[in-house]
Amino acid sequence: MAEKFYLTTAITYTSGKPHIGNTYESIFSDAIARFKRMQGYDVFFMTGTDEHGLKVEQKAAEKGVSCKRFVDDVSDEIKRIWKLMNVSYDKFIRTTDDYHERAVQKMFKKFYDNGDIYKSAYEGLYCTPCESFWTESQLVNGKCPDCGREVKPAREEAYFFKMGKYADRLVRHIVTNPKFIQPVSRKNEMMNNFLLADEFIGKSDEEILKACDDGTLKTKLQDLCVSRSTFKWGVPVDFDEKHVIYVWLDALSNYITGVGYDTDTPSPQYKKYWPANVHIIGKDIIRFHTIYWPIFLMALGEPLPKCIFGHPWLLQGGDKMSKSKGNVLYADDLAKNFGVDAVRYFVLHEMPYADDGIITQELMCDRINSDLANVLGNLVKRTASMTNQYLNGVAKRTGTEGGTDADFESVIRGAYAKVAAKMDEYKVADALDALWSLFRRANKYIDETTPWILAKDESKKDRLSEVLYNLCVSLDIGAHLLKSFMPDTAGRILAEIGAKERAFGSGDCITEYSVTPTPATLFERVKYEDIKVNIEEQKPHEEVAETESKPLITIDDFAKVEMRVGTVIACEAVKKSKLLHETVKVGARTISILSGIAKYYTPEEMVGKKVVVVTNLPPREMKGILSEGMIVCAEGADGTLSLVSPEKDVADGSLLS
RNA sequence: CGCGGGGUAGAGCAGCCAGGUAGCUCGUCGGGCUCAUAACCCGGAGGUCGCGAGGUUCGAAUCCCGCCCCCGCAACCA
Repeated sequence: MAEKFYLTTAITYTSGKPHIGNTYESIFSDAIARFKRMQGYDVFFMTGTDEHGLKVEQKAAEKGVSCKRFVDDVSDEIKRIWKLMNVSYDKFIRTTDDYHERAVQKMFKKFYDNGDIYKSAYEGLYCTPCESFWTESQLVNGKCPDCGREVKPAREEAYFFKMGKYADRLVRHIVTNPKFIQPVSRKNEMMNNFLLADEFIGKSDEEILKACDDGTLKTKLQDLCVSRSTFKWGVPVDFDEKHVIYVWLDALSNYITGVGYDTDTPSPQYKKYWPANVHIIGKDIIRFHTIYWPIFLMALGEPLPKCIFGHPWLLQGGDKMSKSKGNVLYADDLAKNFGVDAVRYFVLHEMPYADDGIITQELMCDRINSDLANVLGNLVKRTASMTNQYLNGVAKRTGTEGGTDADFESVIRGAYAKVAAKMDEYKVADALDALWSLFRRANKYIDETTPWILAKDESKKDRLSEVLYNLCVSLDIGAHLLKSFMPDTAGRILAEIGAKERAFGSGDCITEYSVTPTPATLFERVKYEDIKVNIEEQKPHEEVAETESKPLITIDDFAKVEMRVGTVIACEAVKKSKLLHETVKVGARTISILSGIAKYYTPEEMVGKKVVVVTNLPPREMKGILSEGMIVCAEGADGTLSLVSPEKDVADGSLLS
C-alpha cells in the first residue's frame, strides 16, 4: 500500500483578497503535493480559510454585511484564485464549517476537564476611557501611556491554557528532532526568544536535555489566554457562552479537524493521515506552529506533525506589499499579464529557501523570457520543427549513436534523482534549476549534433532520426518532471512531441515520436512596455482606507491643543531606536523633541526644516532623553510619515488655529 | 552588550555546518551557428569572498576572536 503524505498550508485569513505572497504558499505546497503524488505517495493536501476573529467582525461591519456573508465572499474568491492557479488541494476547510466548530468545542471542553485550561482573569491596570489593559512597565509616570489619565487595577474573566506544564516535553522534542522546525535557522529563534529562560540560552543540547531530565529547566513560556469575551465572531465556549475560543486555538485545530479528528472517535481518515508530514506556513507564524500547536496536541494526547516549514516572503521590489503603497500584486492580474504557469514558475523559482525573495514585473519579464521563452519554449519548437522538416514528423530510435550521446543520456537519466533530492528538502527553486539544466543540455546537444547538416546527407538519416529521437526523449522526461511545477505546460510539451503522460517509473519511453505538424510557441517573449498598460489598469484605485472616525469634539477641545510653527536647528539619531532627537526653535523658546521618524528622515535633512509642533504636552522621557513636544506628521496607511509645514513663510512661534 | 538573519563580479544568489582550483542565472563584450521565439552554442572581461598585513592551520569564503554596515523581531515611536 502506498505510503501516505499529508501536507497543509496555513489557512488564509479572510480579511481580504490574498496577494501574490499569500498565493505563493499555495503554489509552493501544490508543487510539493503534485511531486509526491507523482512519486506514488497517497497524498492528502489540505488548505482553507481562517474566518473568525475581531478583524473579520470589523470588516464586515464596515461593509455593512453579516460576518457570515463577508467570509463566504472572501472564501469564494480565495477558492477562485487557487483554482485559477491550479492548486490541486484535496480538501478546503473553513473554520466556520460545522464539524470543525463542534470538534473545537469538544477539544476546549476536554482541555478544561483535564485541567489544562482554567478559568481566571486577565489582570492589569485598566484605563476606562481607552478600554485598554496596561502593565506596570508600560505606564508613564504611573498614568495611562495613551491619554495620561489614571489607571485602575481591573480584571476581565478569561480562560487560560497551562503552557508551562508541557514546556519540558516541547523543548525535548525540538532538541531531539532537528528536522521539526525548518529551515533550521528558525529553531534557535524560537528556542531563544520564546522558550528558554535567559540562563539557558547558549547552552548545549546535552545540557538542555539534562535539565529536562532533572526537572531544572526553566522557560519563558507563560500561560496563554485562550478565550475572548470582547467580540462575538468566533466559536463559542459551549459551557460558558460569554466567551469565544481564541482564534489560534480555533485556527490551528483545522489541521486535525479537517481530516476528521474527534475527541471521542477520530475518523479512519484521521488515523490514516495524522500526523501531518509537513505544515507549510509563512515565517511570521512559526511561533504559533512550533510552540502552541504542539502543546495543544500533547494535551490531546495526539502525535506531533513531523515538520513545520516556515517559508520566507515575496517582497515587491525590496518592500513589503501594502495597499497604500500601491505595490500589491495579485495572482490573477499577474496571470493575465504572463500566464498561469509563468507566474507559478516565477514564484517557485525566485523564492530562495530561507531568505525573502523579490518580485517585480520587470524581473518577471526577464526571467520568463530567458528561462521559459528562450531555453524551454524555443527548445520544444526547434525540436518539433526539425522533426517535421527533415523526418516528416516522426523521430524514431535507430540505434545509430554518436559522440555526445552518452553524456546527454546520462544527464537525462540523472535528472529525476537530482530534482527529487531537492524536493525532499523542499528546495523547490533548486529543483527547478536542476530540471532546467536538462533543458539547457538539450539545447547544447542540438549544437553538438547539428541536425541541419545531417539532413543534407541522405546516408545520415538514421543518425538524424536518433538525434531528434533523443531530444524528444529529453522533452518527454523533462515534461514529466515539469508537471508538478507547471502542469499545463507539461501537457502542452507532451502534445507537441506526440507523447502520452505515463505513470512514474512505468518503463522506457516510446520508440518513436510523431510530433505535431504545427509546432506551437509555448511562451511568447514578453516586453515590459507591452504589459505596462495592464499594470496601470491593475493598480489599486482605492484611496487610503479610511480609518474609523473619531467622535466629535468641540471647538474648545481643539483649542486646548497648542500648536506652533518651529524650525529644527539641530538633530541627531538616537541609537538603537527609531527615534530622532530634534532641537526646535519655537519663537523665543528652544525645546527638545523626540520623534519616531528615523526611518523616514535623516538627521541632516531635518535641520532647517519648518515644522508644526504641539507645545503643550506634558514632557516625557524616552531613552533617557526628555521630549517636550511633538512634531506633527501625516501618516500613510502603511505607516509612512510625512512632515507637515506651513505653506507660506511664517515666523517661528506662530500659533496654529 | 535584547534575539535572530545577512554582507561573495554590474544585479540576484549558491558555496560555509563536514577547510583544499570561487560557482550559478541575468547583464556585458567577442566569436560560432542558421533548425528555432533578435533564438541557440562557445569564449572573454569583471571578485582584496564587509573590515582587522588578527588567531588556528601546510592551506580559510568556510573554523575562532574583535570591529563596521544592512535587514527582520522585540522595545521604543509626545
